[in-house]
Amino acid sequence: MTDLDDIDRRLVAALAEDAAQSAGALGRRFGLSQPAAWRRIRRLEEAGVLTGRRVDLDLEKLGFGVTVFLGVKLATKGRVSLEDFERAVTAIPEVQTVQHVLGLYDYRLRVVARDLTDFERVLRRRIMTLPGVGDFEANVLLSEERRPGPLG
Amino acid sequence: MTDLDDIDRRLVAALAEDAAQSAGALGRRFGLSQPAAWRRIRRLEEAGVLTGRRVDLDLEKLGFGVTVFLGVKLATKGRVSLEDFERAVTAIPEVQTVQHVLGLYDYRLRVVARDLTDFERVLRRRIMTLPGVGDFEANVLLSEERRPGPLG
DNA sequence: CTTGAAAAGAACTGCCT
DNA sequence: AGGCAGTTCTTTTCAAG
Repeated sequence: MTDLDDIDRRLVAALAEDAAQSAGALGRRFGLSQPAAWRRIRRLEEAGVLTGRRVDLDLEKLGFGVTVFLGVKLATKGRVSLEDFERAVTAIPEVQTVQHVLGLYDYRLRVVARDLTDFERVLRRRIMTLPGVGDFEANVLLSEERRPGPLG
Repeated sequence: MTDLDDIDRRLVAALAEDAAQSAGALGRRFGLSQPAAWRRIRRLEEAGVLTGRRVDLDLEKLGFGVTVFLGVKLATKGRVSLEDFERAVTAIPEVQTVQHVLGLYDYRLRVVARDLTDFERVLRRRIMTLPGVGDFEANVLLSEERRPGPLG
């Protein structure tokens, strides 16, 4: 864990909420000049605390109306199985996120599709043919709310 | 779904990868002038396709070494139960994401904690005391990989 | 749609406390 | 570490084709 003071934490929380804020505006909010705020943000990037900037998308407006979470249990475990599975699953374009987890399932996948018909195609032709897949379980996303988290 | 051409889709994909790219640089990549690329990005924001800009954080470097996914099944369902649960769960600072889903569970939560001891505290004092919680299931995150998705 | 220009603002640098 | 002043770059708006 990196050594951060209170202002650093507040900068991180503010940028996690909205990364379009300028260093000058953030500086005014937290009692810093524009270069001081900018240098702190730069240090946070160099320290690897801030790892990149992304845009949030409305997937429905892009034609992807269905998001499904899949819990996947591998039939055969072991180093080779994990690597084979990960290599194959990351090649599926509809898979947005691959999470290696501990618990009832071995992997959690976030899968997007145009509609349920399209999702069935992905499931049958892509997911179920993955190497080493045993049991799996699906949850269809109805709505999602992101919260500031324990920083803000 | 909004009406987007091929260049719009490529701009969205590029910004989803790295939102720190300037309109001029994106324009050069896709054969547009700087103002043309800038206007397209602005239209995508106004159309609600791009909904905001966020920074990616290294939660470990911020002192949150544990991420757990919780599948929660409600004991009593109905409009009031859902609203009560959602109101209570969004008040827990450690809960980063609340997903209402269809399937074996009713909700999926992304929870962050400093360590497993801290997670146990959140689980026992915050999650298990939520109104209407029935069964639940936990997956501890080991590693996570995000992919460009079906746009890129 | 494009180019070119101009103004505003944000990012970045060097120097000083 | 912070602030000030100045420079460079991007963003933003405009005129015109």
